[in-house]
Amino acid sequence: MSGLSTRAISRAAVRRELAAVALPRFVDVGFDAVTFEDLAGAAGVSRSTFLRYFASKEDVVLHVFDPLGEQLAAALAARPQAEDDWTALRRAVDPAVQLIAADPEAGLTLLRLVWSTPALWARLHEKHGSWRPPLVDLLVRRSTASAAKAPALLAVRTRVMAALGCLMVAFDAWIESGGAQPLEALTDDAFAALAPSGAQPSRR
Amino acid sequence: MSGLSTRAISRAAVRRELAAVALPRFVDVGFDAVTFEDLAGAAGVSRSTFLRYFASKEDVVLHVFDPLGEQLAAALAARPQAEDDWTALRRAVDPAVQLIAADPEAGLTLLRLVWSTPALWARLHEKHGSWRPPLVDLLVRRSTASAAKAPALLAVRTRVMAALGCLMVAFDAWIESGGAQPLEALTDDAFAALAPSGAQPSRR
DNA sequence: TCCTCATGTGGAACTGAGTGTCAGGTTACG
DNA sequence: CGTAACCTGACACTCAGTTCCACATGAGGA
Repeated sequence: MSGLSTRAISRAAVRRELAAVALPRFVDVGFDAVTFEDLAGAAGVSRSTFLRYFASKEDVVLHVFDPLGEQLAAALAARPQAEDDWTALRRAVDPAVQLIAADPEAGLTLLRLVWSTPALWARLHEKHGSWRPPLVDLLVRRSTASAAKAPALLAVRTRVMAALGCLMVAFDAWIESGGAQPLEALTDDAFAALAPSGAQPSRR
Repeated sequence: MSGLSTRAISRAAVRRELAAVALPRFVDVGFDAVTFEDLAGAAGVSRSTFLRYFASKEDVVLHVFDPLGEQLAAALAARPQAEDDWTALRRAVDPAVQLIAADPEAGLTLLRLVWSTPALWARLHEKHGSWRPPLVDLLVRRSTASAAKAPALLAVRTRVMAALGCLMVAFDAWIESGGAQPLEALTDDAFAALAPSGAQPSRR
């Protein structure tokens, strides 16, 4: 049958439902002021059950970013070997841009919440930390495959770090513009500000 | 009379002492496994008192980074206006490098602890978030003062973000080398990997 | 159809972080 | 020397997160 058991499907659906109930509360009352008891009551389940679906209060908000680690790596792996690192990284970050830009209304609410809550902002950066090593590995493998000069590991790490930094700056500017500026363009601009000279950013 | 009251001096001294007692415990037992009760007992004060000196457990470790926000801004402000942004940022980051490199033994222990504890790592990045805006302001003011073309705000933000990213990557590599490589050189290398002018980031 | 076993649920008890308050002691300073 | 500011330890409290248990439920096999 399918790789996903009916249990797993049900679990994912409940998760989504609980998060959907919780988000407006966080936005209205403030993340820190909301307790698990509130959330459980609003969702019609017990505190125990709510806690069984999310490892922490931050997770209720940030679980939507979880698949991004693998998605960024997959997007990077899909880029042609000939492409320069910086352009490849720009494209690797597309799933993250898409995740938000696909539903700008919801995305703006979510990012505003995360950006205005230190605990959430910090946890998001914790996730970044786990996204980086796979991206570095992919770039290193790429460059050692193509016989030419192998760039220093430190340089690759720096570029990966910078790429995620560009993404954050773009989010930052997008929130500030109230979603008026297209997120893709802001991301392009951020990457362009650090582009190695002469490299022409290629459109998708 | 003096800008610092004797109370303030005493308070700072006690803070240092309590942190000095706490750090080895964190390293030996693990940050999460240590409780405020442990720490208070080891330091010979009550839990109440210990908690009055630190806002959170993370703060016991990270309070050493607190002055850095102003120090980075001051270092940047001290750079000549003619200097390009990227070089100025490299120099602005020197106080952070010095803070660690001044006592490599202690610095290595501290960074290892922070890097191996997600909660600490996340909180450190939370601090970065507050360091960035002043640096951006300074760079913007500088470039509007010199009559030439004013770079886009987004570009400035991106470069500031990238500069702090470089610092983190350098710390990362320094920890990995066990403190063998000089931290200043690693920082130089990280900045070089993103240097704007045609210099290809790949070194050999 | 009925059994049973794995899983979901609610409830209770527990640890530990962090906050607030209070009484009593100590220190700075006029 | 007196007093006002501050420091301290003790206690009570809220809430996040963990663990354990008893019970309900639903899916699949006999």
